[in-house]
Amino acid sequence: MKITIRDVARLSDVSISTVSRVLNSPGSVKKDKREKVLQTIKELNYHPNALARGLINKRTHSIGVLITDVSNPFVSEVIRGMEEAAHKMGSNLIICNTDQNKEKMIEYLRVLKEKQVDGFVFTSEPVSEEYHEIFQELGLPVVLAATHSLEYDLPSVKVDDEQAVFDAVDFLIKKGHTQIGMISGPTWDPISGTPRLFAFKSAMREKFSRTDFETIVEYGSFTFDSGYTAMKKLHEKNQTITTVFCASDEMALGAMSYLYEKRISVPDDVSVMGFDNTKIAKMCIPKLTTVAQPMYEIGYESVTALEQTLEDGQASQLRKYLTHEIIERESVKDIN
Amino acid sequence: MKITIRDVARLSDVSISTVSRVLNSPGSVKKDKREKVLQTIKELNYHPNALARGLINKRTHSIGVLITDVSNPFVSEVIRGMEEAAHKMGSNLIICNTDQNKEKMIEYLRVLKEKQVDGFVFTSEPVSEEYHEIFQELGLPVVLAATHSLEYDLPSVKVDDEQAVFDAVDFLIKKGHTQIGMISGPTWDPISGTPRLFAFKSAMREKFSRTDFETIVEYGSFTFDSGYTAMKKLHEKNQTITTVFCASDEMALGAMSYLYEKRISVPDDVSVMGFDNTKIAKMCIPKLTTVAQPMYEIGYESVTALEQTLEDGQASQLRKYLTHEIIERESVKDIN
DNA sequence: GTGAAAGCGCTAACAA
DNA sequence: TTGTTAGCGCTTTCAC
Repeated sequence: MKITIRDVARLSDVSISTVSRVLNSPGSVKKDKREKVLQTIKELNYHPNALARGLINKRTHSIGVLITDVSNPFVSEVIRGMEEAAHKMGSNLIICNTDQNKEKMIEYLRVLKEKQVDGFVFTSEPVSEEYHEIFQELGLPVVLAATHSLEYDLPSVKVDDEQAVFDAVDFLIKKGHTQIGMISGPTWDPISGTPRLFAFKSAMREKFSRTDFETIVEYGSFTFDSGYTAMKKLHEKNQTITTVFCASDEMALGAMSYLYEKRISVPDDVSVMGFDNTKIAKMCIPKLTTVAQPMYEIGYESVTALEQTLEDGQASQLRKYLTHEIIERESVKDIN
Repeated sequence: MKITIRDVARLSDVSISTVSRVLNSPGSVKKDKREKVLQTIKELNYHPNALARGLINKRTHSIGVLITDVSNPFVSEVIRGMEEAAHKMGSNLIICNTDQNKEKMIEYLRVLKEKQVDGFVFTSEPVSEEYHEIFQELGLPVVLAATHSLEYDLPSVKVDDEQAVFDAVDFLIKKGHTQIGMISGPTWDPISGTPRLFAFKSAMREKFSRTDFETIVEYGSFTFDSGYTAMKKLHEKNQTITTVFCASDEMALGAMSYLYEKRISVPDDVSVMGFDNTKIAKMCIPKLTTVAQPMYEIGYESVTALEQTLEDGQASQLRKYLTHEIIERESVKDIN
C-alpha cells in the first residue's frame, strides 16, 4: 500500500521517467506535465524512496559520526555544529557512541559502511596505527574533528592546543601569577593530554626556568571527579601554588569543588582556569575563566570539510586549526 | 570497483542465492559451501549493501530522532539512552535538531520518511493538533520521549511531573520550609510548564491554604539566564521566601548565581531546589538538591517501545511513566 | 540444498 | 520533450 513513482506516473498520465525528471531536473519537462505531476505528487503525498535512489546514485546523504559519548557537553556541542552543517548540505547524521571501545567502533564502522554513508567523521580520539588501517580498509572518506593525525594525511579540524596553553599561561602571568600548577589530562592521550602538558612544561621552563614538574602537575581524565582528586593531591603536596590551570572545564569544576570543601576561596586564595568553555563554565560560581575552543565551529567545519572531500575529492585544507580564545570571567584573580 | 554479492558468489563457485542464504539463514546451506562463502566474504572484505536489503525487507534499522537541540544537557542524556537501546537492537539513530521550529521539523520528517526509517521518536515538545496530523499523514510509527499526549493515543515515556512536584514540595516541607517560592517554566508549555506549576499551586493551596501565587511564583524558560532573571524578580518582590523550587536545574543555577551576586548565601539564607538532575547538578557549588528524572531511561525505554511497536504492532504500554527521585545534596537547608 | 529469475523503487542511457 | 528499458544489489519464490 506504499505509493511509488509508478502510481504517480499512472495518475498523471505520463511515464515514470517523466516523474523522475520532474524530481531531478524539472527544467527538462514541459510545464503542464510538470505541474500535473507535482499536483498528483501532492495529492498522493508521495515520497520518493531514498533507498532506491541511493542504490543508483551512490550517494545517501548520510554521514556517520563516531564520538565517544553524546552526553559529554563538549561532544554534544560539536555535534550541534556538525548537524547544522549537514542539514545545510542536505545530509543527515548517524550518531555512534563508541565509548572509546575498539570493538564497538569497528562494529559501528561496519554498519555505516553497509548503510552506504557518504563518509564519516571521527571525533576526540587519537588515531592509532590500527585505527588508520581500519579506516583504509573501509575505504570511506573521513574527517577528524577535535583530533588530528601527524602520521597520516587525514583531514582534521581542531584547535592548536599548544598555542592555546601558551596563551593561557601568558594570561596567568599577566595577572601576576608565578606559582602556577596544572591538572593535566592523561599522558597517553596524544591529543588533549600530552600536547597541553608539553606546552605547559615548555612555558614553565621558559618563563620561570622551572623543571620540578612533579611538584606542580597532577593528572586527571578530564572528568569532574578526577579533577577533584587531582586538586586534592596537588594541594597536599604543594601549598605555594596561587593558580591552577586545568586541561578541561570539568576538571576545573572538580578542583573548585575540592577547594570549596577545604574553605580555600576561589579566586581569592587560589585561582582556577579551565579549558573548553562548555556551557557549565558560565553557570558555576565563581564563573570560570577558561580557554574557549570553538566547539560548534569544529563540528561545523569538519562536516563541511567532509562534504568538500565528497565534491572535490579532497578538503581544501588538510589540517585546519581554528582559533581559541581566552575567556576571562571570575575564577582567576589579578594579583598585580 | 565495489564488491557485491555476485563477486562473492563467483569466487565461491555458488549462486548469489546461496550467498544470500549464508547471510540470512546460514542453517539452510550445507556446511562446506557455507564456510567457503564465509571465507571469501572475509577475503574480499565484502559488505552487503543495506540499501538494497532495505529496499526488499522494508526495514532499514534506522530510527529518526527529533529533538530540540542535541547540545542541551537534558536532551543529550536522553539521546545517550536512545542510542544504547537502538544499538542493542541493531538500529541506528538519525539525529534531527528542530529548535522547536515547525518548518524544520516538517522538513526533517520528510527526509526521514524518504530514508525509510522504521519509525521515529519525538522529544520534549508538546504535540499540537497540527503536529498530530502531520504524524498521521506520515504514517510512521512514533514514540514520544519526555513528553506525552492526553488527546491522542501516542505511546510515550516520561516522568509523572505532577507527582514529582508534589514530592519535591513535601521534601521541602519536611526540611522545615513554609515560605516556598517557585521559578516555573512558561505557561504555554503543557509538558514541563503548566503541570509542574499546577502541582505546585495545588500543594501550596493544600498545605498552606495559600493562593497568592503572584507573590511567590516567577517564570523562566528553563535556561540559566531566565533563571537568573526570574530569581531577581522574585527576590525583589518577596524577601520572605526561604526556598525556591525551580522547574529545571539550569534555572536553579541561574537563581543561585543571582543570589551569589547579592551575597545571599545558598543554602544558609535561601535554599534552592532544581529539577532534572543533569550532570551540572553535582558539579556546582553548593551541589544542587534536585528532582531526578531518569533521562537515560527515558531515552532507552522510548526506543525500546518503538522497536516493540515495530515487532508487535503496538507498545506494551501506551503511556509509560518512569519514577523520579529526590536527590538530596547541599542546596536545601534543614531548618527544623 | 541449490540455482534461475522476478522484482523492491528508482535513475539514466537510448530511442523515438 | 517523452517513453522504453536496463540495471543498482539484494531477497525470495519456485523449480529442480
